[in-house]
Amino acid sequence: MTTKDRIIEEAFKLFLNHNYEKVSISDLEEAIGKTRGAIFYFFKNKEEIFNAVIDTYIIKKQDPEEKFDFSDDLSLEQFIYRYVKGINTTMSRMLSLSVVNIYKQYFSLYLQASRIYPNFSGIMAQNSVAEISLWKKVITRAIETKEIKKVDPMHYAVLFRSCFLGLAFDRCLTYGLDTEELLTIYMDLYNQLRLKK
Amino acid sequence: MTTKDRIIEEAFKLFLNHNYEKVSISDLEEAIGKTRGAIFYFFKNKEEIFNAVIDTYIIKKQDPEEKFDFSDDLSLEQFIYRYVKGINTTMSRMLSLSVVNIYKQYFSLYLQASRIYPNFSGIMAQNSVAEISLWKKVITRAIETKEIKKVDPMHYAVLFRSCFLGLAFDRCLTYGLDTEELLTIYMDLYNQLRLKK
DNA sequence: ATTTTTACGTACCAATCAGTATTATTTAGT
DNA sequence: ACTAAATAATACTGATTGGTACGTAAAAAT
Repeated sequence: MTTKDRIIEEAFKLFLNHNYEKVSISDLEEAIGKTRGAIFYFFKNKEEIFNAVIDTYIIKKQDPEEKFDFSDDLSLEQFIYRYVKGINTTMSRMLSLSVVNIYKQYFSLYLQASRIYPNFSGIMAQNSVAEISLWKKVITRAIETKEIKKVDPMHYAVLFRSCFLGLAFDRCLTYGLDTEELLTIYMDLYNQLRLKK
Repeated sequence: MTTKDRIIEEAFKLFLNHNYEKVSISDLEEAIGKTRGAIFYFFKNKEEIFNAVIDTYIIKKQDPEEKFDFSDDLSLEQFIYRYVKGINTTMSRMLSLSVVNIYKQYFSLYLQASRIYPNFSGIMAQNSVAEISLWKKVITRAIETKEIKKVDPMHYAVLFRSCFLGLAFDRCLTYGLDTEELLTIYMDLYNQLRLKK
């Protein structure tokens, strides 16, 4: 791992745990085990470091496996399981970076980014639309295949996504997200929509 | 309005728009039109100012009208309308303080508080439980009166609340919350649960 | 072998920070 | 009118901030 990558990774951990202003170059020096000479050789200022963190850990981490894992012929039920599983995977990956209470820190980072990273809102809007479209597609198919009742796919797409986001935010301020709870709620909702054969 | 209250109000606006560390005492001096002499006469340090803001604008603003407005004999449908109306009221009240993109700033403030205010998580947990209980109560009653199908009240309570929170968070990073959209989604869900007579 | 580039370390700077000590002014009580 | 308390302004401090200038050692290029 190059020095530049180390800087980004350590800066990421620092920015997850503290506000942008709170993280000092001195903190970062200590974290990477090198001095400012190294830091300002690779980045022209603090803001550039922050933006590199957002690029690496938020912007570029949008589609990869997750959306490719969801093939076209998934039932809504299968999709729900995979979706929750995907959340679990993300959580484990973060835990390996010794990040605790992931969602709280991630929400925090998002809000920091919305103040610093250029056009972050626009990028997040795309991300949001993309994920909702995915849900919509799956729901639409589930209606066509008579897996579930005829409902407004768009509204339920937003509902499914918002439920996850909201629960994550609520729990992040308290005890941390429990994906078992999320799955249970999804299944309750799903059973309500399901067509009995 | 006393000087102390002005300090809290102006600090509130500043903390809504900037991180804790970013807001300097000098900023606050300018905002209230007085000097540090006044500020440190009423508060012993910056942290105490912040905590006073959280006390005033988050902790104490939990039950007041909102929960008293929701009398015991509300149908779920009525409750949903009042709930969304309550959100609108809160939003208007904030707009009068010339606060834009309310939710984004409020979420940000919550996360700041979770790092600074003592036992903020515990207090938020109570808040969360209280609101979910309210939904649960209304849903339970709606089942008893045969307004809606028999579903798990707890799960749907969490669902209704999370949906709002999640939509607010998603939209706050993009274009701001649209309560019309929230209402539409709630109504879609409600109609799915409703018992046809 | 010499030069150039890459990759850092060191020492420093002006600006800004939260907070304090002291003084001045206004208000209230008598 | 006099006093005391409440309220605020002023001037300052030591610590910390992001950033720069410059030096240096190793690696790469010639």
